[in-house]
Amino acid sequence: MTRGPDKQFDPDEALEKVMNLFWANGYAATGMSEIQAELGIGRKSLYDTFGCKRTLYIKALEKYARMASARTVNALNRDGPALDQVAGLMRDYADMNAEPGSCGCMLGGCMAEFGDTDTQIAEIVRTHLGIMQDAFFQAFERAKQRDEIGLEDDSRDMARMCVAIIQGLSLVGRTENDPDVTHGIVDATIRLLNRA
Amino acid sequence: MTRGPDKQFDPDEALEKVMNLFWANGYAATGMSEIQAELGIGRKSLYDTFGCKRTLYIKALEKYARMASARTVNALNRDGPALDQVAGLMRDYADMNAEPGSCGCMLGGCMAEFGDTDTQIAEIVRTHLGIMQDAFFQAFERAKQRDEIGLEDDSRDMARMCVAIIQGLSLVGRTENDPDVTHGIVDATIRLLNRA
DNA sequence: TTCAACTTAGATTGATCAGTCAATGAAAAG
DNA sequence: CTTTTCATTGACTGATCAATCTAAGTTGAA
Repeated sequence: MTRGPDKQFDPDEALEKVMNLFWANGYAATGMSEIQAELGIGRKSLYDTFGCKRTLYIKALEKYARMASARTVNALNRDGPALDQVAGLMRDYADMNAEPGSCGCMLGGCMAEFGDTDTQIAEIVRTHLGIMQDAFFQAFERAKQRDEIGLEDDSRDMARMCVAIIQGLSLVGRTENDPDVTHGIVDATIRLLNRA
Repeated sequence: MTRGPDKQFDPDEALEKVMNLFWANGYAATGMSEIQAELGIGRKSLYDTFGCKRTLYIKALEKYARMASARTVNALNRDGPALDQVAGLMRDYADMNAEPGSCGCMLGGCMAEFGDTDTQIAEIVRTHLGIMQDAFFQAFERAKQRDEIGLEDDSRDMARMCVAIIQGLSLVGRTENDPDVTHGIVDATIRLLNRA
């Protein structure tokens, strides 16, 4: 049914490269020419495939957000000690964001750059932050059932706190490349959670 | 000794307006023309007074950072229950960042936009995050002396955690304008700290 | 072959960017 | 009054921005 030649590049591979550029440099500081050079394709192919800069950013953001929220859900929704899973996930974040050249969380960068000014973008961020928060919430509910923690703390608020801590350490780790900082943040958090 | 007419505008007032623009929109998304329009002065006056865009941003960032770190120090370095001071400061942050139109913490925005790519800017951020962290550290040390908390937790790591939580809630509050979110983050934190 | 559908590369457009350059105006020193 | 010094204005520069347009190439169906 389709006629004409196939694309000479893989749109999904290309989108991943675009994602990495926006992730590292943000929306405003990433130029379409830079993206074009990175992909090594023509200007028109770029626009025909992905639309304007904003829709391209949204596609890249959604790709990142799906990946990030899926990782959180997979790390937290398992059988076994729930609090250990929380600790493990947070230590992974501490490791990742301590590496020099790490560029934090793209959702965090997006919140910093757009806030709630773009309703569509804000909705994507809220959705995926919500998925992460729910994963933490269910982990804490499971921890209560397993008598890992007491019943007196609000699982929802603790989940909100964990999301904030992850965002905070991703942000701070971007400028402070000291592993002691990111791991210190997580160590303190885990110690307190183990006492809940 | 000086000759010629005085400036027709107050540079410090002007710098505060510039700070608010960079705070709200970030570095890349704020144009010199926008700044000029906000200040209502000529182009050359703008450049003669503040230099190029980057040095203007640095001056605005330093102004913000001095204000922010001073507030933290003033809120935490007092006599009386140390943990209550920590709680009070965090609740203030929760209030501020829940308001619609709030634009988070400029230091956070700066970290998100620059990371450690600009050494001078990164150094300013590290310095003032360090001042805040030290204020928390001393508050926790005081809390130990006053038997508000046990001695087994590391004050430095708890201080790092508090800075991360403030940055995280400022960031999340920028997109999620729900007071339940920012206050939930702080409530969970305070509950856990009171059990330390 | 023929042609329609599609992709490609690269020039180009108008807008906007940071930053500069005369030209003028105003106040203080001599 | 004259001169010096500084501040002011607004036009201007070259570069870069996102986005479009033109023209050529490629494939598969008819």
